[in-house]
Amino acid sequence: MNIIKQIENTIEQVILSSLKSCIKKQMLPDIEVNEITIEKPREKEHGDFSCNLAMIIVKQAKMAPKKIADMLIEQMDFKETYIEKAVCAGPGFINFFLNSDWLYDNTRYILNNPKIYGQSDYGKMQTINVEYVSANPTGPLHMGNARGGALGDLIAAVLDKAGYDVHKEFYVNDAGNQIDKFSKSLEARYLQEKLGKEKIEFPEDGYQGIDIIDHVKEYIKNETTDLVNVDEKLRQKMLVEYALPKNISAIQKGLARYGITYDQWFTEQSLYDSGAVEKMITYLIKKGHTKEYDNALWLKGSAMNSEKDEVLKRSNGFPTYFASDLAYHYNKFYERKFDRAINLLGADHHGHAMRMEGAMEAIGVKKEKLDIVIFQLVRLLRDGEVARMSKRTGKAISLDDLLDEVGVDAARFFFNMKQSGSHLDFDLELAKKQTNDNPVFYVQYAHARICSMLRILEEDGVKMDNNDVLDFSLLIEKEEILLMEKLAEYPNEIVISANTLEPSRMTRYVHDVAAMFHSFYNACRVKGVEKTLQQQRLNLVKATKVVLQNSLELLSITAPEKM
RNA sequence: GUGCCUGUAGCUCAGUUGGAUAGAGCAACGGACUUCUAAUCCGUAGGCCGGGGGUUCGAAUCCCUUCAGGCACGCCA
Repeated sequence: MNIIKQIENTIEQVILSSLKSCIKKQMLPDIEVNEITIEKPREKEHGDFSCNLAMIIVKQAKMAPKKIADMLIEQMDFKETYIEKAVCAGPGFINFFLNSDWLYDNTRYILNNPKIYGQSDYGKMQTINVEYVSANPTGPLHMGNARGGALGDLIAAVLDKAGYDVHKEFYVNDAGNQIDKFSKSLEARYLQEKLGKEKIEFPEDGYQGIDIIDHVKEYIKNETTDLVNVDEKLRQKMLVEYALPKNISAIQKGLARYGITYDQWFTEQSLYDSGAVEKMITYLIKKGHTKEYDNALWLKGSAMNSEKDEVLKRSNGFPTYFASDLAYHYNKFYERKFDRAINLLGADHHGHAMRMEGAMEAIGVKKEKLDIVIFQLVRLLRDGEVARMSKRTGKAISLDDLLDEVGVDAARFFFNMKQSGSHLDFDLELAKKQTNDNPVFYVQYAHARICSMLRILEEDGVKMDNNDVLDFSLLIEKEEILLMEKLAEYPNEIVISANTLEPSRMTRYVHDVAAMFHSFYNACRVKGVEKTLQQQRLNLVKATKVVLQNSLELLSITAPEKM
């Protein structure tokens, strides 16, 4: 149920059939209409919905837009619709005014279907693979992962509610160069621990983090096998096999704490084990998309709409990350047959994103099937200063540090307040504040306030289970109408978010709902008013609670009963 | 140098597919608690939508150009 879309469709029908009858009566010449826009006007005086048709067809009709609009309105039939009247305004807009029944009907629907309110069948159960975070398992999660996680999880949630069949996935980069670097770093730290720091040189491009040292210390403590005198390859292998699963499980735990769980953890190594990477490369060679020079195998720039060739296989014979990522996407579309794939990447990877998008046609995938969402990187601020290091640990601030400091609710909300394309400054002090300039508390407070109202009204002996009647006809105050309108927008907000893959509007939406409710609360009393009105307002309050609950759940933020 | 992203109120940002008088939050200022949570509400003020050109009935939105900031340009991932 998406009442906004329904009404838009109804209005479109009304307009088109009016146009038809105008043409039939030869008031207008034969007119071809490609696309008409029906939208909610900014100004309240411009009605509930507005349409631009009269202005679009000016040339075809050879008539002034206002004249066309008047003619169309004259021929309109509002029977069995919510439309009360239509008027021509401005340069030729047709503005539609609805009676309040649509709001009453929708509010009733919310109360009768609280669990599913917000869902729609817009996506027609298309299967979508959403891949996000996919952090390197060589260290802890950082702020980029934190933003990507909050964003990806909300995109997945919004798609799910909009009627898509969503598959959430984490791609584990457990193969390739960075694992090699990881194992050499571990080895160096291990030998440093065993033989003395000065005797062993640490690789220049190794991972400097303390976590590497922690791993080997732990290994020495817990494992009996001594690795000093074993073959170098074996030593590295043992250390990686010890540390990598620990890192992966730390990532899993960290994300779970953050409210993120996946349908699948897909490992890069499995693509090598199954021969999928080699197969991918062979396929590209066969298609003639490759060439060989400098001892390496390259994907031709022409195969991906680019000036530059890209290496698929290095001169040492190992495939690049690019090659395995192509195999991975081939797997998504051909082995697992997803209709679409969405892939979230930090802005520092946008070069890779463009390569991938460009290469889709070369691997036989329509480029519309892959959406890569690039999000800009995060700056942490403390008292207006850029904060890089954790005060407590002295290390780069990790997701766990962030959650310790501001909590899951604030983190999830703040990372989704801005569009992915904008740079995000995360104000640690603001996120912690329990005051009115912190939007998270503003929203949660609305929910807690409702719970408190319901408690007190119940103690007061007000009947709470009156859902069989559900009449709202006494709700005519401005604040009541605005609140109901806001509640009615919820399903469509989800659809728009799913469509644009920009779900930051959901945090704004839930903030708006809270604002409308607070206004209503201050303008319209529930306790102590006449019984019928009280019952209707009580039901509106309950419907508001449903929408707040559902949208907070969508954002993975708690809806507290008390604050 | 090339490519991608960003530029809107003092600050942080909205403004899906071009629409009517460009909107929120915070900060500022002035009001509202003996009454369901004042973590709230109501009001005031604040703008050459970076600059310049173009497209059209109509541009913050599309195109060109220019300026400023961020990021990326490896046989790393």
